[in-house]
Amino acid sequence: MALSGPAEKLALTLAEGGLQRMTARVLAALLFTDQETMTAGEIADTLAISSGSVSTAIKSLATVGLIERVPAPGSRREHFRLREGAWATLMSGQNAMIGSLREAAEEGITVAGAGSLAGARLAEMRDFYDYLWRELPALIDRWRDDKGDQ
Amino acid sequence: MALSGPAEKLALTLAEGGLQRMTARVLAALLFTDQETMTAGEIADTLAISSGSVSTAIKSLATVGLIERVPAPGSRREHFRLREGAWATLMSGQNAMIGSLREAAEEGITVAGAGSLAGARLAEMRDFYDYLWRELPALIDRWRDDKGDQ
DNA sequence: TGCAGTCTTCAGAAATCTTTGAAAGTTCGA
DNA sequence: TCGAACTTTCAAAGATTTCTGAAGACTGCA
Repeated sequence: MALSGPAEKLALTLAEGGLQRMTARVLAALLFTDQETMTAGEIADTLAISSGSVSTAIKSLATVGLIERVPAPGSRREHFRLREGAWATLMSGQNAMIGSLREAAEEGITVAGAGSLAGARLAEMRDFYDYLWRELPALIDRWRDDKGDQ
Repeated sequence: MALSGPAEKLALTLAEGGLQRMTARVLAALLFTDQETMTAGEIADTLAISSGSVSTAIKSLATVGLIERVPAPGSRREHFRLREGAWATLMSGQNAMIGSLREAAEEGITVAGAGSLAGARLAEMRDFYDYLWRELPALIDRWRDDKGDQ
């Protein structure tokens, strides 16, 4: 009932990537289960963590669109599953940070002056993140399209 | 002598992106200075942090290739500066994580079995990160090339 | 309306991560 | 080889983050 070694390892890697540890473990549980969906109680049992932690993790995963609640007729408990396209969603979240860095560089140029040494460094930074900001979403869209073609 | 508001803000954003806080501040100091290079002592003064913290931050920034030591004739102190292409380097670091996730998914498929529900989910994950693993470096190379053309 | 089952919230405990400061180490010039 | 000027290391203090557990809220049913 506990998570397998590879599942825990995957959770750890996701945690390095920025997710909270318990959030990452909940995601791993939903990824590795052989059921269609899991209830909060099942997740808590599998991971041996408190229901409070599960609740918090589910809330944050649902907010960013990685998992979804599944209507469960005949049960009062809520069922959850990994969402279609979750990984692309996770990557899009990274894109927000790229936008922040681009903006931070832009503000820096204003303060430092475009002609200064600092301004030149910041301009290089801004240009790079500007490029990613434009190209990364396009890259992800292309994956979605290719997948649709199959 | 302290960092400007935008500089601290940029440091904070970098910290969210995974850098330690002091490491991010050191990077911001080197980005915003109007000198060609800074010494460890200057960085410590600017940020009002201990020399130990500066040493640790410099070590980690140099290890991942974001900054470089600059030979300083006539001085025993070491000088540092942001490296050319630092931002592309930082992004390439992210790529390592994509590789880890791809590999974690692959291992998961082996354990769960390719035909299982879990195996199908893991295959979707693996395919996505495999795609990024191939395309992201190409995207970054394209930026390097375009920049060279100017 | 009352109840049983489930979920959420949140204060405090526990664990983890950061930073410091001082001692030890290194390097260069004489 | 010695000493001065820096740099690095690392144990411990301090700060921050994370998790739990229990109280309270919600939901659907009778």
